[in-house]
Amino acid sequence: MKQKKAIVNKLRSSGLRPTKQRVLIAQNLFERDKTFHFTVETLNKEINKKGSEKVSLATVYNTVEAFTKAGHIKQILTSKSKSYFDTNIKSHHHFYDEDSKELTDINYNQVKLSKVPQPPKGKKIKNLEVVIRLQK
Amino acid sequence: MKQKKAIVNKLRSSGLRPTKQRVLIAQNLFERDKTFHFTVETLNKEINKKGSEKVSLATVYNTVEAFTKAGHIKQILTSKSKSYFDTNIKSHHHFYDEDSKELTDINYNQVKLSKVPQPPKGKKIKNLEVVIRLQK
DNA sequence: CTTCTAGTTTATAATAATTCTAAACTATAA
DNA sequence: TTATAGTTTAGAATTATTATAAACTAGAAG
Repeated sequence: MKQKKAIVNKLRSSGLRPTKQRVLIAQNLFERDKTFHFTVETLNKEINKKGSEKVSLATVYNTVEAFTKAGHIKQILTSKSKSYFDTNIKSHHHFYDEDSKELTDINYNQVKLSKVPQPPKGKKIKNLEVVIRLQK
Repeated sequence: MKQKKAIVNKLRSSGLRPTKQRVLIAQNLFERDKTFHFTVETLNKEINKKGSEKVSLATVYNTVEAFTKAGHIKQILTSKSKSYFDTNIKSHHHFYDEDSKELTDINYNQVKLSKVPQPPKGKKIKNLEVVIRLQK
């Protein structure tokens, strides 16, 4: 609550109107000690639990998309039909446990890329991600 | 057609009964000069086009799953809700073009990982993939 | 402060990919 | 030849996501 002004600025500075819903979601996502992973489903549950004012699922989708475009969160590559997002936007990579479907961050200094290809002409690299899939 | 015996063996050796449908799909996937990418949708279209005997969509799904488990094809990580597969099972990586939704192979020697983390206890690395997302 | 409007939210419907179901079929072991 | 476990099938069900269009609202302009 105390950092509401900071949240509002964060939204404004990326061209997003600080609506009641966006501020609520942003507080939930960013006023934490640690970054974390979520899906729209889990975020929606979290946002709409107990007491708090209700936010529609469509808005949660819209907001997640808006925050992703603004670079406040990033989308994680998995091969499954559910999208995962991460509040940690620093360059880092993931373990994806095939058995439990869980994602874990890999500390960026645990992976070293010593060679990366040139992007095709007219295109630039938006994001580079290493996903290590785990099995028992 | 000529390599039917090889296809049948390939299936048998991975514990898959060489049914009419599986052989047909395997021929389509593996009797090619070059490896390629596909989705269940594109494969289904290809398999069920003109003249040829029809294979149900459910079977295409089942077969793709079976071939993936057997390691004959591999599933590619993207963040979208459509799964991509690749008949190239050698270690290699991908460009994923956000605008066109196209996947392109990156030759394995274009990417070099000089450091890879230890998998958590009790787990082993099934697969490691670098996905480079492109934008205009 | 009021008014205006573009941007936003909402419930709901629509779409798309995938998985499930249970009955019919078939490869193959005996 | 027969029995049966594995496989195929059409269609229904499920799940995630996107679209729609009406109601609402932040904030600019007066």
